[in-house]
Order: sequence, then C-alpha cells, then structure tokens
Amino acid sequence: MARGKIQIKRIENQTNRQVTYSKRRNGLFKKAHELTVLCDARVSIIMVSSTQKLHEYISPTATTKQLVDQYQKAVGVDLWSSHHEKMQEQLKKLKEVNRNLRKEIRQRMGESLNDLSYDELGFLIEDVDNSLRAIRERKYKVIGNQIETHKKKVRNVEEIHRNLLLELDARGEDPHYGLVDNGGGDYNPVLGYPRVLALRFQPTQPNLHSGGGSSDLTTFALLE
Amino acid sequence: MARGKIQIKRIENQTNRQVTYSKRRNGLFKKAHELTVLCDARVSIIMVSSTQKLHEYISPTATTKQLVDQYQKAVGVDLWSSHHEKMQEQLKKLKEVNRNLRKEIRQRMGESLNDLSYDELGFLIEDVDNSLRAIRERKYKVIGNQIETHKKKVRNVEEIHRNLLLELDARGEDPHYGLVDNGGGDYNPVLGYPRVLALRFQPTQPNLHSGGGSSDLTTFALLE
DNA sequence: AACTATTTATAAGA
DNA sequence: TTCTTATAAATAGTT
Repeated sequence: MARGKIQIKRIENQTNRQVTYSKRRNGLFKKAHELTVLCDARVSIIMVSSTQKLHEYISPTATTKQLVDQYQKAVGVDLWSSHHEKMQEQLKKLKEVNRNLRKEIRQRMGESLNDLSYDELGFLIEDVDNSLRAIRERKYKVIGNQIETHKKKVRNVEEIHRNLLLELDARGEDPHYGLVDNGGGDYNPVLGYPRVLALRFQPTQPNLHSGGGSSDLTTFALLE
Repeated sequence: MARGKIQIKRIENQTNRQVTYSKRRNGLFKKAHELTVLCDARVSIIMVSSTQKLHEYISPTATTKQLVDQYQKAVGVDLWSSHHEKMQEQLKKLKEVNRNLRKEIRQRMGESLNDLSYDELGFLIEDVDNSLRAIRERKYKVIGNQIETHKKKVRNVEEIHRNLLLELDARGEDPHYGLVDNGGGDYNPVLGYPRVLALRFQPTQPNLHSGGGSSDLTTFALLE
C-alpha cells in the first residue's frame, strides 16, 4: 500500500513476512480499538503467527470469555464439548456406581431378589445374619457403656453429697437437704439424635430404577 | 480519515455510529484476511455491536475453537470454568450420595456403627431382621419353585418314557431301556450364576472412607 | 526503528 | 445500504 502495490498472497521471505505481520498486527489492533471506541462495540481478536506466537486484542469494555460465550450462544456450537466429555464420563461412572450401591442396599433389605440364584440367596442370608449379630453386639456394648457411665455419675453425685453433709455437719448446721434424683434421664443416648438413621427415613424409593435422573441426585440430600 | 479528521471517541449519533460500525467492520475483516494470507497467520475476530449484533471473522486456515483453545492454553485461563461448574456441582452431589449409600451399606453390614445411638441401633436391628426374614422367604420360595419345576420335569420324562414303552410294546420289540436318572443335577438354580452377588465379592473395601477419589469410581465397575 | 511515496481506508455527502 | 470522493491513515520498500 505504499511504495508499490502488493499482491495479497503469502510473503515467501521469512523476514519480510515477520515484519509485515508485526506492522499489520499493530494496524489491526489499532483499528479494532478505534472501532471499540467510536462505535461502542466489543471486539476480541486472537491471532497466531506463522511461528505460532499468539497475540490478542480485547476491548477494554469486554473480556475474551464474555465474547467467546456470546459467540457460542449465537452460533449455537459448544466449543468445549470435548472438555465436557471427561466429566460426562465421570458422571456416568458415578451414576453406575450409585445404581449398584442402591441395588446392593435393596437386596440387603430383602427387595429386588428376583435375579439372585438360590446359592446367592444363601450367601446373602449368611451375610445379613452375621451383620445382624454384629449390630446386636454393638447395641449391647452401647447399653453397657451407658450403664457404666451412669453408675459412675451416681457414685460421683453420692460422693459430693456425702462431702456436703460432712461439711454441713462440721459447721453444725441443719443437714436438711436430701439427695436429688434426676429420674434416670441420663439413660438417653449420649449423642442424642444428631443424625437420622438413613434406613428408617427412606420411603420405598420409587425412583430407584429411574436410571439416575436428576431427581436421584437429591434423594439422599438430607442424609448425613 | 477522509473529508476531515475525526476524534476517536464514541459517535453519539446512533445512525452514524451504525454506519461507521458497518464500514469499519468490513475494513477490519479485510485487513484481518490480508494478514492471514500475507503472513500465513491465523486470526479470529469476534465482535459485538452496540446493538448486540454479533459478527465474526475467522481465517480459512483455522477454526474459532482451535484459536480459542490455543488462547486458553497460552494465557492459562480456563474460559469455560463456569460451564464446568454445574457439572462439578453434580459430581459433588453424586459423590456425596455415594458416600451416604456406602455408609448405609456398612451400617447394614455391622460396621461404622460408632455414630449410631442406642435407639438408632434398635431401629437398625429391627430393619435388618425384617430384611433377613424377607430374604429367607424368597429363598424358600425359590427352592419351592425349583422343586416344583423338577417334579414337572420328572413327570414329563416319565410320561415320555411310558409312551416309548407303549410304542415299543406295540411294535413287539424288546423293551430293554430303563428310566435314566440324571442324578438330580437339575436342582441347580435355573439362572445359573449369571451375575456375581456384589456382597460376597467385595473385600472389606479399605477405600470406603477415601472421600470419593478416582479409585472410588471404579470400585463397582465390575458389578452388574 | 524511522522514513516516505504510495496505496488504502474511510468520513461526509449524495 | 451503496456510491462517490476528498482526505486521513496505513504501510511496502528503503535506509
């Protein structure tokens, strides 16, 4: 465009090409900026030179993400579907795991047993039976611990009471106070009800077979 | 740049602004294309006018996705993190659900009972006990069905045998064949072992508490 | 990186 | 929008 017209075709001389790239890149960015200001527009330019160097212009009033998002929406193409694929895969796996876990639970609850063989049913019974024993053991241990704790508490209170009586006696005052029994309310579990036992508060879960739709996601949202 | 110099500042007249936008947009795209050809570069331009109309230029030698990906990589910013957020959220929920399911199973198996109260243990026992009864019932039903099936089979074979004998007798041949007993092997479950019962083939699952790492994803991969 | 002859882009008007 | 054209701006080739 000066000192002679040029053909618009690849500049073969490497150095010339680089120089022209640099000059015209500046020109382009300047024009883009003028456009931004004059016309109140937003412009994003991304360019990669023949040597794979990357340069960009972005209007001060915009971000590249913003414009790329807008482009996507307008063109209707998901530019990063490939980026989503891995997560999609993960989600699928997790849902699969979920289905299997639910199935196991249902079997342990005595449901969905149709596809278990006689032998498998035998194994399952043995397993659940063992589990039941373990849970019972735990229950006995818990009640034992609580009785123990309570006994200690009672002993402690009695001790305090005795000391008070002695002290009052020493002061020659009327030892009129009796031991106050709190009614054994301490037998309540130490933890109270900090968590709801999942098993008891689930309905029959009609959506167990629904293939992991979004509703499945929240089925257990209240647990733990 | 012609018929008078202009200040580079927003054109207030709406019509003028639009006209200038249109003209300069074409200029910019033309320049971009020249740059593409002359310098063997790749250029992506996305622009949005003040009226929210979107226009783009992309070098014939490139795709927008390609350049945006390259931009991302170079700048080190994940442009579509927001697109991932929803999925990330889903993944988190699923993992949480998974954790709870695993916990429920462990509790049903008599493990991880420490954070259950005495009353909760009572509920759990009742529940598992009921489950056990249900499974036993199912087992009896299965064995009953199989016996029934077998009986029918035997009757059928006997019937065929009788008919054969009659036929042979009618032909006046030597009725030398006896009823062949297959040894009751048909008591095998009808379904055979098409699926492995999850419960029996899981070790104690040392990674149950590992917080849903990638290893968790494949724990059940072999099931179902 | 600077210079400058020339081409190109474009503002204003039609 | 498109054309016209005077003029501003960009830039190819050179230093």
